[in-house]
Amino acid sequence: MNIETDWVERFPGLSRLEPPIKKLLSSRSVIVNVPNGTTLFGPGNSPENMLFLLDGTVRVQQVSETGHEIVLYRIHAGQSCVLTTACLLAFEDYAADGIAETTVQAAAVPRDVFDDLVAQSKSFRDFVFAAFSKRITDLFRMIDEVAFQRLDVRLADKLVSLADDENIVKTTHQKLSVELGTAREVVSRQLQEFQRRGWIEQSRGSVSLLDVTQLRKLANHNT
Amino acid sequence: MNIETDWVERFPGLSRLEPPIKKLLSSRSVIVNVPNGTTLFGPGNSPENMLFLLDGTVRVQQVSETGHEIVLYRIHAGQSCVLTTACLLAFEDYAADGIAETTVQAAAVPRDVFDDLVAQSKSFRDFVFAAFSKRITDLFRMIDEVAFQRLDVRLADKLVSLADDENIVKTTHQKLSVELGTAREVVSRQLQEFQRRGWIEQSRGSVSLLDVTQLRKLANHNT
DNA sequence: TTCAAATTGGTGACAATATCACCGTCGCTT
DNA sequence: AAGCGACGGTGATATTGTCACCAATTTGAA
Repeated sequence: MNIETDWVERFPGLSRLEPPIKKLLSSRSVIVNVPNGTTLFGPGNSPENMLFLLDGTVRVQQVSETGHEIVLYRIHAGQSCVLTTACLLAFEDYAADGIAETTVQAAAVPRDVFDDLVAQSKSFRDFVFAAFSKRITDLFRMIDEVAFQRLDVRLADKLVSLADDENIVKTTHQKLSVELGTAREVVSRQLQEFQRRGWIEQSRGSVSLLDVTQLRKLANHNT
Repeated sequence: MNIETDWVERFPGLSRLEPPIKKLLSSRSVIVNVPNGTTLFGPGNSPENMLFLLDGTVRVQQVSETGHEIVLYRIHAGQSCVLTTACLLAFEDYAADGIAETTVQAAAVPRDVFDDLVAQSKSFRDFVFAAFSKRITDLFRMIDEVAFQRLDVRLADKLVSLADDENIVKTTHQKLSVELGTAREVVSRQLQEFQRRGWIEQSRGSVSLLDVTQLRKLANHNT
């Protein structure tokens, strides 16, 4: 078996679909591989297909008229671009950019096939609406955090969630500020405070977490 | 003809549906009337039906663990609770409250009927996904505004959009602060500044807009 | 009716965050 | 080796949020 024909089986949420539906999905989809940094969709550039991410992550972010940027969410392996798809089906311009953060492997399903699937399969509808629901709940949480959560809490949370196996976050202050929708200077100062407390150690382009417990404690203070 | 049977014809976006679909909608829906202030759905209280608003408005807002509140969006006559519906279909708890801001008349469609409609009608699918798309685009815009827009700009915008025919906004400082996700004191001080400039006049429980042009100019500064 | 309680709005002090205008260092390219 | 751009640091100031109060008005119950 190769990936072209069996990806549906291995995709969480799709493996329970009716056999003919699975067949339709795998026969009408195309596996694509895109390099790190590719813009998969963006304003004035609505995607032709619905993507099911097989490997890698896609970062979805927004640029406002003021030039400020903010990361909205990420699509990980095993998830699909449902929000993208909604806008795709509604012929609306998508307001956000989707950028491959790694090399990305995905199954691309054309819009008419997506529409057929929604029409024909109750399981597929459930999958689509569940994915919607999850994203929307996340967006609500995000609005709450941006509006009401203190920055130290949000930064601690980001650091923990972006850390790799060795508790190192390979990113710049600038990029962290985009994650949180704030200014670089604010991130720099807050990181200095964390460093003063001995929770982290900084070097150019990376932050290493020395005391994940304390960071997590701050982050979960009101989670 | 009464409202029970012809609401579908008068509902924007639904009147172009295939006749049998319209019939299904009107025969399987129930017209409900709820008084002002009713909570239509909320956390741990997911709605049984999808609502099509025939008259009135529903305010959707969120309460965070910190006790802060923020208004997410409104559903007006001629619109439907699609986001609610997504969560309804996905069996997830809805994270936000929906509160009738006026007496509300709506057509309630049970979830299994909704599912049938999505399966059977391409037009209905287009309607649903278009509504999704619109809401999501609005949520993205909201995140941008909460994160990056100055408060005076946002307040001016809110005042203009909440004003009635006589350019009066009947609300309290407290409620305005919930609209913007900020604190009452901040709204009070900003309103004082607008009053100092002669743009508004305040009285207990209402704000009257004296110079809508100036307010709009401030609000649209970067719209 | 009368009084207590809740709602509404005002204020000052202070903390947190954003903005602006810089600066030096580092790494890369030419 | 020089120059350039990315990265991070800093101080000054503006904006927004928080806290602790206060007085005036309205509501509602005894």
